[in-house]
Amino acid sequence: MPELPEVETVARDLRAAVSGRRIEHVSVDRPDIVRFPDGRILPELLTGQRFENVDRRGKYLLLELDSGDELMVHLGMTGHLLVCDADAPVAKHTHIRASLDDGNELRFDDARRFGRVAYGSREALTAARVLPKLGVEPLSDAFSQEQLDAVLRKTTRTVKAALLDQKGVAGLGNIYIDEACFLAGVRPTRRCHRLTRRERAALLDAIPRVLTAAVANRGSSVDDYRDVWNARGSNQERLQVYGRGGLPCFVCGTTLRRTTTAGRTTVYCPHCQR
DNA sequence: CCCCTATCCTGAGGGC
DNA sequence: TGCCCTCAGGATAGGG
Repeated sequence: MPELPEVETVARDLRAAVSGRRIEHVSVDRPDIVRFPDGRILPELLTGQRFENVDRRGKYLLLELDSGDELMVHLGMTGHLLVCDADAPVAKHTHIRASLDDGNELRFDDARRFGRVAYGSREALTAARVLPKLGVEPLSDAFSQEQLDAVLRKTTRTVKAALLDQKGVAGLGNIYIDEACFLAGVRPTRRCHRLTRRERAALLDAIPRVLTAAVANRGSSVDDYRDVWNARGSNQERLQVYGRGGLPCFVCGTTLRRTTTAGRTTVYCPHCQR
């Protein structure tokens, strides 16, 4: 499932692939994928426009257009933004296609349709509540101990629940929360307000470390994540705990424990994480 | 405020 | 070979 590293990989690749390209023709097979405005008018809104920069906020992609409006894309669980030859065969779950002036096509594909697309100014996207208020970017300079403490200090909820909440820290999901907690030596099931200063400091250190490594590996293709070129990332080979419940810890050999916390499968090492 | 559950959705994998 | 069941989960809404 695409989290910050996967979305960042897509954003970087898109920046190189579509910046400066003009949109020639747009087709929308599934207008319900477009949450705002009515998906049926997306073609007339986009046609003729040129892509400029590509931004990422949390797990949201924001493709800037020369009108100043943006095409917002959230990949959900199984969404893909692909750049391919306009003549390439169209996959079963391709919902939106935009042909470009270089002979390529930008395609949005999503088997489970948890993904969403929206179009408008940043203000309009916010007002329409398709782009929610998001917390601090964990790979930015703003990600400080003060910021993280504000997310963790007072609440009684679990670390897992607090870090899944995109209003606190933006871009973390099930994979990288479990990975960061393992690196920090903190059980995801711990109550936030009971964490020590040392443990909060360990999380501050671990979160960007885990994310930076994953970006360097072009993301984790544990489900069916693919980059813009339909290629897999390699970070799944480096995951320490995610998807490894019942298997031995790479560090100490203890059997990794699998639980459900905040409605999500959670895996941790009962020996390394206390 | 916070938790849990249901909802959306398809494909993979297990059992028979 | 195929059918049914369960599970996976990001975001959001509604109930407790």
